[in-house]
Amino acid sequence: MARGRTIEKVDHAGRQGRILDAADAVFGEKGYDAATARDIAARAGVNKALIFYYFRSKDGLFEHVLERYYEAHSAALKTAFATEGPVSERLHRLIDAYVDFIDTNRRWPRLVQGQVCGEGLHLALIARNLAPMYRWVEEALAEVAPESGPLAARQFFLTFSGAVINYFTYAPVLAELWPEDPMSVAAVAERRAHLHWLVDVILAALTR
Amino acid sequence: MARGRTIEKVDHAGRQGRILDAADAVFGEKGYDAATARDIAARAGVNKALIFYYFRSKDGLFEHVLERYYEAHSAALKTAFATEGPVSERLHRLIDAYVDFIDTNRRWPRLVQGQVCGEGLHLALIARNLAPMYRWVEEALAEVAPESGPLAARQFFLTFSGAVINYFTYAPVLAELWPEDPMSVAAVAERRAHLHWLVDVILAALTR
DNA sequence: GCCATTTTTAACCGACCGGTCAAACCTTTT
DNA sequence: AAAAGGTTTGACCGGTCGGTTAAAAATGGC
Repeated sequence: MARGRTIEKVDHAGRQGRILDAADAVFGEKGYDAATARDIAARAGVNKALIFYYFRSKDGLFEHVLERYYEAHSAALKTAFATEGPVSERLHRLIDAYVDFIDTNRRWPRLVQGQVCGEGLHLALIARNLAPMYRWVEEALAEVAPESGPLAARQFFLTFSGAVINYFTYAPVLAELWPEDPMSVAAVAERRAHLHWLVDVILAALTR
Repeated sequence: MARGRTIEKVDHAGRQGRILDAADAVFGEKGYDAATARDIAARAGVNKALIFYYFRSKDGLFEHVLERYYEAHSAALKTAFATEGPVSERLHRLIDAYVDFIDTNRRWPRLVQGQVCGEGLHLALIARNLAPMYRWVEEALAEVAPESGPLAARQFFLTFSGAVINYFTYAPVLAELWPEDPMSVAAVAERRAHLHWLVDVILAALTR
């Protein structure tokens, strides 16, 4: 039944890619434990055994999904941070890139947070994912923030990343508390504006 | 084998309470899906069937655990916010209470975040838990923040709660990036100081 | 000491899980 | 057209899960 090859012209990198896409969706919707290989195979339109043929195990499949995100994520942030400029501009770009990435990969924060809050088998992968952002924020704030104490760069890194990611992870809860949909284009734009304001206020206070 | 009743004098509210404690620990460590009734029963030193005798199902047990936290959480925050005073003081107290609560209930943020990021069967409970804090922040900022837009109280609520909770949920990851243990007394105190500074800076910017 | 009620237990159940395997299939090379 | 090698499949496996059940044990009132 390899008709897929000849009939469906665009095969999205073959069965392997379709399994990855399906795994991404199912893991993102149900979480690692609740997702089953049968679910993923069905969603990919593929025999279950094929999952274990291409990826050695459920865990191997999950790791591939995470790695795919990891590459896209670090690439997006790297280009956002590459160009030079004043500190405020660099931070604005970094935050914009972060918000953009989550906005276009809405399952990602749930995957990561779910991993951090669960058994955390892939903490090392998460750490590798976070490390570049951590270093960039540290680098950007090197001139204005002290090296240690409550105003050290690492504190602001946590504050910023928390302020960004929590908006999206809590969106389903916020939907029950807010008058409007927190995931709408307007709402996300408003959140973005809030974060920019926050960056400016903090920088102003630090440089004063 | 109900010797427990007669021998171990202090039974901590009987088997029921011991099951709750064990469930709290296991759910908090492994997450809802990975936790098993057998695990919980073993940890509580109790027959597995007893879990279903007292609580109707695994889900019912989990709900009881969440509700126990919910009561303690809202109680802690209510007293912290009860007394009057200037806005900054009220916010400081609220944040202190929040940090204190998480600091002494370290499994709680993982439980909640795991629920939000998973299938989210108990989103309503989480929303009820979050709602009071949401309203208090809104009330405290009513005088200084506009009713809508990027500087509305709800945005700051999210920023604060994210800045607090993310510190703890990401602690296991931070442990691999930081020179010191993010869960140490000194590190938590530093985080607290950072949050206080943040509140002051934001309030100053809003009232200017 | 006996009875009614509540707790507690061991054994068990069907469902479903991740993973395996040998056979069938398709494509390419010769 | 046949050999060869990568792909795909359905059937299957041992193990574990949440949950049930009938009976034993403990409890409290009389």
